[in-house]
Amino acid sequence: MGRAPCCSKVGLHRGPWTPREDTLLTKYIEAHGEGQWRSLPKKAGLLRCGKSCRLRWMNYLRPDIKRGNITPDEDDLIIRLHSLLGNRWSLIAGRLPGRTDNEIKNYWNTHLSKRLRNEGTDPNTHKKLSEPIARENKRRKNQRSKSNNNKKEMVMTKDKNNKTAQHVEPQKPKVHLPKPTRFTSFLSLPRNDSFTSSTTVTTGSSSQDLNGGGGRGGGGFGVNTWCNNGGLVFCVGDEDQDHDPINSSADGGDDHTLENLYEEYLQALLKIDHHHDHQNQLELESFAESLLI
DNA sequence: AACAATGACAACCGCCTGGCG
DNA sequence: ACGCCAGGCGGTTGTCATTGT
Repeated sequence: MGRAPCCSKVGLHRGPWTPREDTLLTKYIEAHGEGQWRSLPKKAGLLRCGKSCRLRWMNYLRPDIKRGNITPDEDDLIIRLHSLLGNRWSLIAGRLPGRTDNEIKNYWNTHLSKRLRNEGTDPNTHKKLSEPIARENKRRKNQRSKSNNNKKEMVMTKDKNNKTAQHVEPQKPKVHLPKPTRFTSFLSLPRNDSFTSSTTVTTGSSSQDLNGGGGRGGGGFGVNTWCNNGGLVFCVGDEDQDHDPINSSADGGDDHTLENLYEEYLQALLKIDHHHDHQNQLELESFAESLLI
């Protein structure tokens, strides 16, 4: 609709990547590093759009990518983070090392949103669905469960090119600090359906501004701000594990911290649901925002 | 065995933001 | 202040595999 494509598609290869293309891209990036995506295809001898190259590298070829086998713990974490952040896939991915936003987005759309619906929870709002809807979902689940039983038995990773499946040992995920990611205060983001607010709070600068750039997979934060909004206390953005609101805890590295934070969030949410109290609304916004930095 | 329906996920698309001249 | 460009993001589509009839 009126907008020119990011690059001329004439003569460019599209669709699934071939092993040869993967090799060319990997070799080029190993030799010259990431970046300059627009000119990269030409230099690397690829008949691909730069965007396509970037996507392929970011989502599949990077050496630190962990494919498939999303563990139940990761499931749980994704659901919780989604309830806090909405469809901010890159932020959610930032908490799951080796996972990409695309993978998590796909996993959410194909598995988790359905699962939540089947459990009677609205995947967008994370609130309980009304009974009839929940029942209807249950009914649908029963209809399909027979067909799905065999499918979900084995956790597999699939390589598009050789189509082989392999077992991967489940790993207990460690919750990491978010990778520095550009963002706009989601409180004013029009895209986020699951997390809306009538107020606009700006962060002033992105995480990249704070740490001097670096993009995905690197860099640190330059600020360590504590917010106290009358009851909820949040630590805002610091690479130091001691101040990581997800990882850190009073006794150091207790996994229950996330649960505590989540509980706090839910309580704030409930307060708002019941009273529409402005102060609580601000608390909730501050809390969610603290997770973004 | 053939076909349809569905699931899974890789890839694409358009929009947005920040940096820079 | 403005426009252009590169990079990044989230939504959507396309394609292939699997399952059901």
